[in-house]
Amino acid sequence: MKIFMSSTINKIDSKGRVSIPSVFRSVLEYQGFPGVYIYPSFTSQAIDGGGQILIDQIAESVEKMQLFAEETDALTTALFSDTFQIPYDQDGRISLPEPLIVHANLKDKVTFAGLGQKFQMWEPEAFKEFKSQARLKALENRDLIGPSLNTDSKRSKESE
Amino acid sequence: MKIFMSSTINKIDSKGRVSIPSVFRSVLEYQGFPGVYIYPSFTSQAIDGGGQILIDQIAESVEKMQLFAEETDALTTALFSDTFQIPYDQDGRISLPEPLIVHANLKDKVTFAGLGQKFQMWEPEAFKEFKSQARLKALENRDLIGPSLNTDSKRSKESE
DNA sequence: TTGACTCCCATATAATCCCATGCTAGTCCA
DNA sequence: TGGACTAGCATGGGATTATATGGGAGTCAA
Repeated sequence: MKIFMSSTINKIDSKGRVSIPSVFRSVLEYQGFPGVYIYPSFTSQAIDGGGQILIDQIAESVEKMQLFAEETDALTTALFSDTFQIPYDQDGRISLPEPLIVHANLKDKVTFAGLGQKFQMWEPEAFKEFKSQARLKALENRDLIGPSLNTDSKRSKESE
Repeated sequence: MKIFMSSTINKIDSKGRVSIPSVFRSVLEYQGFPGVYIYPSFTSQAIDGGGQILIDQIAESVEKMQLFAEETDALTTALFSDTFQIPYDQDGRISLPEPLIVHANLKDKVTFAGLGQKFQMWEPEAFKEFKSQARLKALENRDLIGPSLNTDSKRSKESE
């Protein structure tokens, strides 16, 4: 499965365009739509983004909640009314909607950070801050995560 | 099952390329992707690496979590934003991302050390230091590991 | 007509391709 | 036993391609 990973800092040019990182584009195209779905993060001063799969998952998880019709409407409105579907041009660039620029406090650079099934766009300094916090939290919860965080020894059994 | 073992020192050339050791490549290709997934170790000044299996394990343990939880963003950021998926070229070489070079303090050589399901890349002097520590720890904890070490099996040999 | 957006092309830098070289370990054969 | 041949691997470097970015020109709608 292809997922979003790694992070890069790209420039927002004088026309307000920014390149979607090439490695992200290949994930998005693999999902079937050469563009992004982006919306303001609920919990951070960042932009959440993803491809077709992310949107499908969100829609699906709403359905599973088995709400009354009007509640579902309210929820989906809340989720999707701030969501933009933006195809990128042939050079792989989009121009960011003004409300999202404001929400993430973007200036002339933006960090694209892969989070697996989705990615985020951050003002670069704010992202550095968030990431160092995130690493600390992850270390505290290392036992939930599996082998990746635990560097050495106790599990170095081998099998044939 | 094929795993990463033994260690070698390879050179980082003037273009920043380094050869993935041949024995590691055969493990990686066996896992289905002719390339590596690498990220900064959470606990050492080293680069952790692995193949498809390692990344699948991580992705799987994350998928069980909730979609909009604030904690999930932090966790996936810690796990994926510093992880690079890098296919090697037909000569078996990759070029290392700058952030990882900095994290591991690499100059012009790098030690590849097999750790079973994953491997690490170290600045060679730092690795020597780390290894002597690791030996001590392993001796202290020999009873946790199982019978193989105590019966002095043929496969517990190591080169210096 | 103006402003926002897209299309198209140019360019610098970085990444990758492709081929050559040298080293090492193993093998074969006299 | 020793020497030459061979194959696989790591490495060096020139040539080519990909990527991010800048900017001119065209399109569309208000």
